[in-house]
Amino acid sequence: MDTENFLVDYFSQYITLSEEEVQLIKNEDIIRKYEKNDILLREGQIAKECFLVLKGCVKRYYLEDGEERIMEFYTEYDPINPASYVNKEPSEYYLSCLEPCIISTGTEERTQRFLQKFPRFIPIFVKIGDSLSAKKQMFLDDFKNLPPEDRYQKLLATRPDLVNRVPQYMIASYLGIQPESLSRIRKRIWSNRKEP
Amino acid sequence: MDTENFLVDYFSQYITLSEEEVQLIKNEDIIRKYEKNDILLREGQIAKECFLVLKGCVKRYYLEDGEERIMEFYTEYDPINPASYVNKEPSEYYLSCLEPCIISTGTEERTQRFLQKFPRFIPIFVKIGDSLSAKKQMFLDDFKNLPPEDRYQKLLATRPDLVNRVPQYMIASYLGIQPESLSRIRKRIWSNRKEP
DNA sequence: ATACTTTCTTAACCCAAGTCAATGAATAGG
DNA sequence: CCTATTCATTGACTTGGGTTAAGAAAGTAT
Repeated sequence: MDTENFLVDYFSQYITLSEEEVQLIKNEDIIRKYEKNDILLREGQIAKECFLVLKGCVKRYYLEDGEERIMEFYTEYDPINPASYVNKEPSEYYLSCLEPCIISTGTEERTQRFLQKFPRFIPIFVKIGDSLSAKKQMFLDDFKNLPPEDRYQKLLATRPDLVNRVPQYMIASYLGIQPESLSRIRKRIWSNRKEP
Repeated sequence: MDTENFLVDYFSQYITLSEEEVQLIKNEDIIRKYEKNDILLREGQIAKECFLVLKGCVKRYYLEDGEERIMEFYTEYDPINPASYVNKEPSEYYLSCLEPCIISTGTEERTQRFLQKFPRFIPIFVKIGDSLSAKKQMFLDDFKNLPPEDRYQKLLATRPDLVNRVPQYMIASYLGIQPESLSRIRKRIWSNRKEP
């Protein structure tokens, strides 16, 4: 199985790896496979691991009156850094697999050991963290300023894959609207495409 | 002038300070006064300082077609950690004073020097950062799940002071609605209070 | 005080999203 | 293969926010 190469590919996006580094990553890394609907983290649990999605799709959500409120979708090469993992506090969210997934899990000590050995990776880790927080901020900005239809259009433009692999009612929840509304929005967009 | 004591008060919330620490904070700290409408940070600038509001009110906003989109209000004892300060990248936002302000400004080297001398403050800094990020997340959750009226009700409940010191049209922008709508919401709330 | 600016409110109209209910389409399980 | 469930669409209706425009109220300056 060559699932180990996913992680090497991931880091290669940012940096050129030496042979030694490749070997260490292959040895150190723990890669697990999950079934659809497997739960990575439950509300109330304290996360002992962070994740990197190598293949598949994960949703982060919480329950309100038994309803799932979806906060985020993670797909290929998206890192997942649960607040619970960072703070050592009970998680406010669930993480569960929407598809069969291949996921690399990180622990604190392993990361620390890794960064100690290859300090040149530190700025990359920082950069990844920064860009995550910037993305969150942008999402909030859009949410405040764009009406539901524009939010959907933006999602279509920026993450077109999501719309094809995720059920619409989850997309609706993610966009903060009802499934019926999303259905009508799609219809509206479709008819405007034909005769402008 | 005893403005120096603001900062001592701030840390005392979290930890009991020794006399030496109090002295150091008083010596090290730079406290500045600002006029209403003074700008702490402009879009495009790289922030060289972070802030702690000791007195007054600061807004964070950006411009869209010349319109202010308000993202956050900072008041007494709110720390301001601009993304631009953390990442050394041009700021996406403005920071400006809504009132005459007394603000403590922090620089990287000063913070580092301070934490080196008093490492027991490190967990406090981390905790403050965590709680900031948690607050942001909660705000987004509410924004997605609550209609404008409920958002305003929640603001009334959690930050009642804001509504009294900040112009309504800014509150409206912060809540992602038009000033006219906020006006109607207030009217609606008012009349429901009278005859239930 | 007066004039001027800024801020807040009201009204009228439109339209998009929420809600409830029914029907179709797609999927999963046996 | 058929059935049962889940998911998506559509319709009728209500509601609440956006928009435009006007005017009232509050704050500033002269």
